[in-house]
Amino acid sequence: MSDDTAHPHDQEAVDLTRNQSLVLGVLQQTHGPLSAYAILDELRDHGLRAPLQIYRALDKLVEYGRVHRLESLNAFVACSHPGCEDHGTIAFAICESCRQVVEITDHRLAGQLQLLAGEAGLRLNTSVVELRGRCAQCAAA
Amino acid sequence: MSDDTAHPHDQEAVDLTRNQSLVLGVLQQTHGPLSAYAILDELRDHGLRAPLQIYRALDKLVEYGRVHRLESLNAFVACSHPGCEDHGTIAFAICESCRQVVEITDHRLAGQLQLLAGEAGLRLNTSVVELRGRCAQCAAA
DNA sequence: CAATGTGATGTTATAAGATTACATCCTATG
DNA sequence: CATAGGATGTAATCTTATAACATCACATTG
Repeated sequence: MSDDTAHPHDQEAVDLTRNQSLVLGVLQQTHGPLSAYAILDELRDHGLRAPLQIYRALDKLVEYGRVHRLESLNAFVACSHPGCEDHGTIAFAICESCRQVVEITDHRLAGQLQLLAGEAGLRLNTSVVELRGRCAQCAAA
Repeated sequence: MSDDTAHPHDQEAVDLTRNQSLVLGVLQQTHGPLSAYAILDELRDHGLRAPLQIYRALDKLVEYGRVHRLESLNAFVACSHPGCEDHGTIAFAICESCRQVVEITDHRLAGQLQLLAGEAGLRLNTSVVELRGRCAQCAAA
């Protein structure tokens, strides 16, 4: 096996296709989660018409680690780490009022989830951790 | 304020309506998560015809703590605690192969999520923690 | 009893999220 | 050139969830 068998997220960067760039661009400009259909609405001017065009781009972007999917919102958000180097995001803090999303990295949590999974008899594959509430600004208002 | 203003989940039990009982019954017999539409299919013989009848029952059952919603599956599962006394389920271990679901209670995790939320500037309301992987049986097979 | 309020129900239609199936196009590589 | 793989375009469909509106059952109270 040579280096070119490495997964994309192991590499410095990945060349995005036109559709992938468009979708990522919309998410980056938005500073918050968007549904696939909301992304589509933003991109009709650029010639995208079908949900599948968005979902295909999102699939790749998630695979590359440039976009995260928020399961509890059925929505997607751009990764907040500039070059998307290995960052180990493991949880999200979501403001239910203003929709701001903060990525959380925490090795202790990661370890604890592994431990809990083991205790529950589960060989952990992926974990979904989404914390929901009100951000400081919204709580103050 | 008198005692009768207490929330249902503070009480010993709640009288379920016909539809709520039917929906809970299906979930309890199934030993695994079901989508609202799968529940509906099971209950057509009993006269239920519309998704909304299921969703309304599910809303109440979730409110009463007798059913949990699994965000990453868009599905629902009966609470595994018999009388549904206060149990503090905070996470779920989900086998992606056989769909078995194990409820997890862990005070340390609860505290850590509170802590992380605080660090992220979030006043925590609810948390979604769903661990996905393969259960021991499925991993062995 | 009549009037009223509240919560549950029934029904139709539709919104929102996601995938299947199939045809086509581009492009690197032999 | 041939062609194989990945990316794209398009239509149709499937799954999940809610809106809108009418009605019913039952308890309270005037």
